[in-house]
Amino acid sequence: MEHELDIRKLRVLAAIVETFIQTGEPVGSKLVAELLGGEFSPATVRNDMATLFEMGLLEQPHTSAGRVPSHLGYRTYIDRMMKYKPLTKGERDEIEAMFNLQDPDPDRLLADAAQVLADKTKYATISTTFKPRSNKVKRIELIPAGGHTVVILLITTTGVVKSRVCRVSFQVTPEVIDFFSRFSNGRFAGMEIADITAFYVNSLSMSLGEYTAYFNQLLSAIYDLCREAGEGQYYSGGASNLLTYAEFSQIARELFGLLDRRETVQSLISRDQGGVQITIGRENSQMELLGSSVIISQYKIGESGAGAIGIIGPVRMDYARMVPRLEYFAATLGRLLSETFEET
Amino acid sequence: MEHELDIRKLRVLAAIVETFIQTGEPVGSKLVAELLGGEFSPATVRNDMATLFEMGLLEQPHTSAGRVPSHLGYRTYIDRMMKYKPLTKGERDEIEAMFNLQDPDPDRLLADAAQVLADKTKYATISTTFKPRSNKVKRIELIPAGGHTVVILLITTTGVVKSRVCRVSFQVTPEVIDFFSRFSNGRFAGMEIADITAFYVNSLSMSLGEYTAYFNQLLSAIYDLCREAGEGQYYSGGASNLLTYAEFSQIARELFGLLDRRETVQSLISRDQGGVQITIGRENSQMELLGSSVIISQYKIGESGAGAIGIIGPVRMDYARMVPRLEYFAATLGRLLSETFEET
DNA sequence: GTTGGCACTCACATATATCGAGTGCTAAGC
DNA sequence: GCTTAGCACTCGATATATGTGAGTGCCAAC
Repeated sequence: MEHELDIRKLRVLAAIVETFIQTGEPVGSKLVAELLGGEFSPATVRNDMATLFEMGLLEQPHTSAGRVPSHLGYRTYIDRMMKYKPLTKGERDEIEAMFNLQDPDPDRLLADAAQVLADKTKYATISTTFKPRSNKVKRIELIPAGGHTVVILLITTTGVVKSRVCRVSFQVTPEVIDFFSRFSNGRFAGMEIADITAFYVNSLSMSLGEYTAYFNQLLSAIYDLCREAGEGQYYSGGASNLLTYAEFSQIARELFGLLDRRETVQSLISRDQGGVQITIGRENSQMELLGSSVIISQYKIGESGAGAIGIIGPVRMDYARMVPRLEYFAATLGRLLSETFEET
Repeated sequence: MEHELDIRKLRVLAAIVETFIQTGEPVGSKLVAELLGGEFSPATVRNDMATLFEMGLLEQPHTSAGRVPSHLGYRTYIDRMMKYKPLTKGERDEIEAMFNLQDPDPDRLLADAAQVLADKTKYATISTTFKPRSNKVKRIELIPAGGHTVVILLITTTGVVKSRVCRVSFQVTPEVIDFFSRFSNGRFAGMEIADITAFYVNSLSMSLGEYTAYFNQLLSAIYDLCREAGEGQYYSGGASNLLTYAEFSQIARELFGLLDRRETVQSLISRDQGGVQITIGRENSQMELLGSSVIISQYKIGESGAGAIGIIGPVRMDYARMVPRLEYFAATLGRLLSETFEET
């Protein structure tokens, strides 16, 4: 009962996958025979298709329709037969050009990257940074912005900058700002972000004695900023592109919800697996993605993986095109970020 | 050929609108007669419905179906018959509670407001601030964040704070930061944001003579920040909620695109018209919104209109519920923002 | 001006027939 | 033993016919 995948069967599979990716219609034996250059008759192809079907690589929507690749069929095709379609010079230039127009602020660069990639690919995209293994408070700046308003700026050792406007109950004067600036830098600078717990901040607040009430808003704002800086960044773009694909009209809502949940999306990304990672339909652990494929490419800042950018689309996706393009995109993004971050 | 809208006809219209809003099904004469308390027979109602139809207030999907309000029918209902459904104490508390959990940073508050409102109403939402009539640079702060990285902070007289990370080609030292800080504050502080043109920034750059190349990145970052601060803020939320409504499945993509275009959305909002503004279907100038209704409520900071928050949903929306709730929501938002902004 | 009566309309649902792309299988050919 | 031609069969898609009922429009009576 064991079947072997000889070359011809793999070619049949490849022909079916590639045709189906393009047309979305079940593929019949006659067409496959033609695609194979007429070397074999449709009947032969039918025999092979029957074998591939028994092996679980093909599915038939109904008895008298052509065959459609199963998710396992895509996987086999990708692992054993797929030829990447290399980028043309024009495409490379196009990707570079997109970035050139973008903002050099790293935070925005990442947000723009998701957007630009979505516009180009017409799929939904995500971009994230990894949660850094070590991330310490470098400095806290307080900038008076009004009689009762202070801007707090948190700078971490990984180069993340977070700010927020904070209203305080006291009159803002250089003296009080100076005092609190010394105080907070004294207590926070050099600390691991992860160690700045609500408990710790609370105990600091207590230690201020009679001034506790004054500085509570500021301390709690610092705490919030640490939470923000501690998590990786996350952006998504082009969700509405998915509406183009009929297969999504039913679960679009769920999928959109998924894209809004950073933790869920970040769990998609295996940090260990460098390079490009393709997850097809059922291979996804998230319910919402059972009918989708996810391609994720890590990017590096300097030598180490710093984050990932990916696209989410229908299982019927042109992997051979998308993979090298995403890879190039991630490499370009990494290069730009490296320029900002190196030796900071 | 001129018809008058007597009380009974208006009641018939109201019954049809209200029933249709709830059920989404065409409403027949028999049901309307019942809703009117059996005071009149279905035949009478049919006569009235025929009149309302001739006046363009009702439509019939096909000959033998019930009637459906036309967009003009909604308008007439809203203007002449609608009774607002007041908020219960519980609902008011609920809205307050949502805000209490939110971030007091005004920028985020507005973003969160769109999100929270979307979650509560299950419609798509937008929140914006008006482009201020006068908005001057209050101060520019430069904070060293690394050997070649500077954080630039722009604070305007309207309380808007924008920051960005900027990589520079020179080694960051206190002296050079101090120099550029004096320089930029000297040239920008007090200026109208609108007057900070690319041309002006360029001429400043020139005036730096041999240092032009050094500070170009910083100047161009300041220019970008001014552009950001000059436009009003804009956020949207809950776009995917629209997928719930069958009538949107076709144009969802266009609608999503619209929500991403800040200028288009801001053009929806008439600044002059305070309070609540309802735009029904064809009354909208945007193509994409021909099948949608938009309810927008302004909020005030102190005494003057500062921005608007609104919901976008199907024409078949429960206006009587939504309007007072949106109004209360906007008032609460305005109150919170006033707390942060007053006397700054 | 209002109402009961009644024929008429038309979307929707159900049943039936037809068509054809594509299969599975068998037997013949290399 | 692998390949191929031939052919009956399957089954979704499409088209056509028929029935049902909610709701209308209109007329004559009140």
